[in-house]
Amino acid sequence: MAIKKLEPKWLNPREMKAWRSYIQTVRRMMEALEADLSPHELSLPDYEVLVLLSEAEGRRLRMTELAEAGLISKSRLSHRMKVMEKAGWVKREACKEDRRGLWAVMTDRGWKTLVKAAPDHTESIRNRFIDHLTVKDQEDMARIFDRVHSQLREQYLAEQDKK
Amino acid sequence: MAIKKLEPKWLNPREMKAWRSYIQTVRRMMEALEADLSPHELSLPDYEVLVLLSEAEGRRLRMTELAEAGLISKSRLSHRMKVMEKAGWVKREACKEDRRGLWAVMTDRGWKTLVKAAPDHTESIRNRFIDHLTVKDQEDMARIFDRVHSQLREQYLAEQDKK
DNA sequence: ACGCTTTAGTTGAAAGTTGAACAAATATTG
DNA sequence: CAATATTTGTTCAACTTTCAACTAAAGCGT
Repeated sequence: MAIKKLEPKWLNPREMKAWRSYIQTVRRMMEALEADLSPHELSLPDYEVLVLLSEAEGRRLRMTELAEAGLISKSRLSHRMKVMEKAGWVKREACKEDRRGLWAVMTDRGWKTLVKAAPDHTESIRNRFIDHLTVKDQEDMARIFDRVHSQLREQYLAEQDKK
Repeated sequence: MAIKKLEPKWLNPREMKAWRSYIQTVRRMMEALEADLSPHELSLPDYEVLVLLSEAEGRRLRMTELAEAGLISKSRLSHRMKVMEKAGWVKREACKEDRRGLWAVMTDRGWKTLVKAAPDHTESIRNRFIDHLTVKDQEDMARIFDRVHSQLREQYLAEQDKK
């Protein structure tokens, strides 16, 4: 890969502009979404957990599945679940098929909380992001980020193999 | 704003696709960037602090300026600075013009750490993101996110005024 | 069936973050 | 110029996240 040495080491102005614009906006937007959600007493990660459970068969997922789908560590999920269980949104049930395992199950109360928060959150996503994109922007975004995403996955797998 | 009621409440498939693609990729990418930086014993926020100081006049900024530029709270910066000071990358100096204040100053050691990490980090940004964008993608991204960013700022200011 | 390895999930301690309360210095206003 | 309000940065306590160690149950190879 001798050619790699010839690639420019630094970002050129156009690249830097895209990068900075991107990275700053991400953070601001996430903060805004968090703030919009806070009246519902939900954090973004907790909301995400509820969404994943709500979409699952029987509104339940194994802990590991949930952690992977939510892109959080098992340890973190375990701690979070304790808090969310106390809040009454979820409960944990023994798993008969695999007695090491547990089902994370969404309660009715959790469902109601989600249903109540969802329209506001959707509105928030619109206000803070999507409404500022044209249809073409949306298509461009999906295309670009799908590509980046699949690249990241490939890189991840390649890095795993090396180990 | 009666018209607002007529807006669709839910995201349509194209919008949902753009949103999910975006949000998942953001998180994966940040994780990858963090991991790429970790051999330098730097976290992304700490790297950002060093970059901001490195670009500042005299490699120094007031704590509040630094917190605002880095999009972190003063409290968090205060805690971080204690750690970074212990690592020898920065120091805090009394401010003569305003005796309440402090200068966050980058040390030579901090500069060396940054200079050593920067090429790898740049390479990382390329590998994980920019190289997967065409020039046109880059321009689109900058345009889109500049727009979203300015909207967020406007919204932020409007919300402040209400209070 | 026997060890050995892997997988599922939890735990506890350390580190990081948040938000409110605070002290000190400066700015503003009557 | 005194009283009040604001700004600067830190600190404490509560909470969250990470990392490594751990238990228990499967799985696997012989």
